[in-house]
Amino acid sequence: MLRLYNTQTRTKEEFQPLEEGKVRMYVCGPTVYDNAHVGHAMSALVFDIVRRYLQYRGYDVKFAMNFTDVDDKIINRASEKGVDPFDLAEGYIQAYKEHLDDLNILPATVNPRATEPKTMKQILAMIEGLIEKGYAYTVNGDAYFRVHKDDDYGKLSGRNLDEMQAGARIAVGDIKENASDFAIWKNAKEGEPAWETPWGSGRPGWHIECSAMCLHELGESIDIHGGGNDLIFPHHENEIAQSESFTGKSFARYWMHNGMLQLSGEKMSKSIGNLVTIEDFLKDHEGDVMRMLVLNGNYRSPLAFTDESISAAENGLKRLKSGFRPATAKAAGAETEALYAKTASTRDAFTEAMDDDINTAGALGHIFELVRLINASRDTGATDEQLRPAQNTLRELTSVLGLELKEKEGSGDTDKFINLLLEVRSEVRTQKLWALSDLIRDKLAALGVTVEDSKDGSSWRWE
RNA sequence: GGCGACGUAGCCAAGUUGGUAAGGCGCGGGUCUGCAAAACCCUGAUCACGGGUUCGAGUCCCGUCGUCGCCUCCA
Repeated sequence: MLRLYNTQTRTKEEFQPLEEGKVRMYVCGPTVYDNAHVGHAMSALVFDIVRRYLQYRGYDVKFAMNFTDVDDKIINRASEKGVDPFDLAEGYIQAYKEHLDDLNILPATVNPRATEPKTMKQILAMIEGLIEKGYAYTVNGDAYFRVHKDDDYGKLSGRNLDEMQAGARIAVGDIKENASDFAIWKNAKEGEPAWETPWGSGRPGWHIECSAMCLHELGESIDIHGGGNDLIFPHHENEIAQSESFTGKSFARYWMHNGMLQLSGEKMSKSIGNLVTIEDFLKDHEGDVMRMLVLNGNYRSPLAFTDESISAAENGLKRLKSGFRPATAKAAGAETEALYAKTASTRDAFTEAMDDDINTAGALGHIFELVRLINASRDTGATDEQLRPAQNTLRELTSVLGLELKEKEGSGDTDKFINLLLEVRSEVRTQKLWALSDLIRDKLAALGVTVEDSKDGSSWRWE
């Protein structure tokens, strides 16, 4: 039985989709005005893992992740750079998609964008509907959501309007009826991207587009709505307010939020400036490293992003990969009862951990135990045939987590020459010419080839 | 100031309905080896602090201290 932590109730709840066997999930994607950083990667990875696990559990998952491709920041950035805002957004969208692919994140079922005609049509329909019902009003070409009209406003973030009023910085001379009201449509200035409406030309507010895309792609009520926990308020609160006021139905059943990535003890963010872009990270590390970092923690908790945690993730990956190595040269067979028992119990333990609100750290712990037993079995002489069932399970479970665990490969014919060199080297070794033997090993290491010697012969692999 | 989350070995961390603490990284020792590496084995915490409930609490309650997030754009 899968249980998920629901931000709205602050408890783990049994997962029960609206429609048997099907899951509709929506995750808030980035506003594309700059390079994405590893904090974005964390969020994308978390929900990729959730999605993969749901699929592993047999659900047919429809997964929507949007791109916010029109907003103030995009417009400002484009004007700074002297480029067209649509071109700017398009460039970052393509880069983001490539990053997701490099991180082995499954493509979303659909990637709606705010500026698409179908989205814009939905947005306008929503705003008009909200105005009709008295939940929204227009002023000077803007449209605002009337927060006080929504009785249960604040139910997700656990705030109430009175408390917020007390500490709120109320802008002087604001044209809004109330400081808490938020824009669902913004009047466009000269030269800004704009769409025509009965109350003037302009662009959608940030919150309304997500509501509209979610409604259009997945329907009035969805199963899971996700995003970073920095979106809980006001973004998701406002999404709920608009959507439920418009449809009169419950918007999302389960709200899932990932914790923030921490760099030097603080949330990684553009405004603080303490960020590492996904592009930079992937220059030095394979995608699995970032995923490993995420898997080793709890998705709801802050994640430490440090040199030490990164290298721990890298070494942990090596360890997982070690489980896939073939039997030793003179494997003669070994006792496998314990290994097979462990293989079966690992799958159960994995599922149990993941069922408990996607406890990846716990699941990973069980996988590591299986790896150790596989390696121990190999050391005592298990053959490839004997190792295979356990290795297959290892592959299956790590795949559910989205880990690729690829061995590096040489290019073209290099392997042939390396084998030749190692043949010569083994001849050198029988003559006990250790200095020459070690020289070859060192030089190969410098080229990325790790040579390991044992009494049964030498083996090598790309590192 | 308000709301929320968290505080487990050097680091990252797991811990079902309370019954004497997974796993990974690192450190140290060992087996193997000409050496190295890999793999395997051994080695470490009474769970921020102070109270309380209980036969028994990391696991429930209260308080204190600390860290982080949100309250403005933000994955």
